[in-house]
Amino acid sequence: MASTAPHLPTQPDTSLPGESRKQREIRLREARILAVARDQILEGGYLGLNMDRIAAQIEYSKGTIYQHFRNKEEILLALVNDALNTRLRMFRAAAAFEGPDRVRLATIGAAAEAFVEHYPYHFKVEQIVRAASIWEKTSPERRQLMQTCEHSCMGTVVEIVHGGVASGDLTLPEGVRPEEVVFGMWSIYLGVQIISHSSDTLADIGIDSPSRSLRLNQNRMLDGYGWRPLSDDFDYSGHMDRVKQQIFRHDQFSQ
Amino acid sequence: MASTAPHLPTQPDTSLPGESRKQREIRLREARILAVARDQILEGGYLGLNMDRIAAQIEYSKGTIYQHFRNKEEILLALVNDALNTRLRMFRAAAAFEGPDRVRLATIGAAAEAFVEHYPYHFKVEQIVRAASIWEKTSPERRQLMQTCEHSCMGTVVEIVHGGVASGDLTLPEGVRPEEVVFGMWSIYLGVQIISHSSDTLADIGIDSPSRSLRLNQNRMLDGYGWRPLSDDFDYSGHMDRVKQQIFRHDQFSQ
DNA sequence: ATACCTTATTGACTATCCGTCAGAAACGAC
DNA sequence: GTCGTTTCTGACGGATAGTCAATAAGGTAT
Repeated sequence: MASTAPHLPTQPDTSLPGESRKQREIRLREARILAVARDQILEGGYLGLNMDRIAAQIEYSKGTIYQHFRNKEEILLALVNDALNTRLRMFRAAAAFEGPDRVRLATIGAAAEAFVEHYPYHFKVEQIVRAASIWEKTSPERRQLMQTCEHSCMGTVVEIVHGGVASGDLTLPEGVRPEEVVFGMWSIYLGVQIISHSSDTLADIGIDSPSRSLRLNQNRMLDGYGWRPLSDDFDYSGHMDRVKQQIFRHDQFSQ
Repeated sequence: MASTAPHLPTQPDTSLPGESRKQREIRLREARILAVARDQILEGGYLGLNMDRIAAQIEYSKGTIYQHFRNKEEILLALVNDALNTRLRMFRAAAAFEGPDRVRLATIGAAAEAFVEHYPYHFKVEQIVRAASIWEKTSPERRQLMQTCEHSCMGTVVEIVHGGVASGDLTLPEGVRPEEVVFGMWSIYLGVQIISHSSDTLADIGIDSPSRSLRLNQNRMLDGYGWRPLSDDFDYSGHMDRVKQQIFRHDQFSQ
């Protein structure tokens, strides 16, 4: 069963402090629901997610699932939130790196890459949530959670750009705000992920390695803003590889 | 009804040469189906698209719809193809512009912007098609059509980058292919469109004008590659505004 | 140990919606 | 007008989301 796959959004099987047996059972069951749901989505997208089949796989009745999640859409959003929380932790760890601000930003880039590798299903789910007017069917609490998380992610990165401006490494043109630079990085990242997760003819188009192109283009954009050290003067790619190996290799961020 | 909205993917009501009354009726009916479907998707996404309701709105029975489209998903793909064909025509018109290659590329950017304004619903539909494992349910012919169209779009732009390299305005680093530059432009464009079409809190994050940021960041990326004239030495934004007004203002591209 | 109350679980049931297809209606040739 | 052909129809079958009354399990007081 795929529930033994790595990088599951599950909680550890150990008990949490001040938690009854019952509560633990419920928590573990919820994790199993999410794991099973994730597999079904990977298999057949939104339409592949089937409540009856989830029930059969976790060996509980369908009614029990609805005690955890108001509806199908809430399961999707729970998966997204789980991933986004992890990403936020990874970004914060990356932001704690000490060095020139542009290098710190590259460290965030490494975190973003590691995140994709930790949660290879995430962009599929996020895209479904963004597209299928699933949004409106979910509870405001979960929506709020997701927005807060995205906000904080953005904030973490914006702070680094501010740092670059403060240190004099980066001089933004008149009227350009740090948020716009982050928006650019985010756009490229999201665009690349969506294209590579939904186009099986990338190689035909002439893109052999989307992640290589991602790094390249993000770096060129920052070069375009004149943020020093320029990518010709510093081996950002080597730095990112190193950071990924040293900081983001283990599963310590899977919660 | 919204079927009177501008920029419909409809064919003109006039007859085509060598077309019988019956054939014309069928063609017009198909256009009505697409127009009605588009409205339903805009209203409620993939789940808002309802075959019974389409039937009621076009005042034919459900069975008749299935004479035009094998299934629901084919309708989505038809909408996408319609839009992509138009985009290709717009891109080709833009590529015909004479001037420095980077200015020609900016003209393509103007076309891309005009396209978004002509087909404000397109990215919602494209996202659904990319996400919801709808792909597998559609006919190979239509899929092929879509891929060919994307291919040609890409090719049109790649040619301009090649031109830039040939003229000496752009010197690509060792091992970087023109396709990767286009991939970067495409990523930013797609990322921005998806974020702005599915996030209603952009202003909170600090992005007042996504399209302004799009232009800015694309230009900075090209600056990073050192493609002359740099965006500080040429008013690309002014050029794009002019082109949009002069070339892409009218509906001549709605077919 | 038992009776009684509370909470958790179940799965049959309803509602919705996609896609089909046998029959009805319209069309056209003669 | 008749008959063969094409087009159209909408009731039906099947799949699946979500509900809820009935049932089982768990906990507590006596």
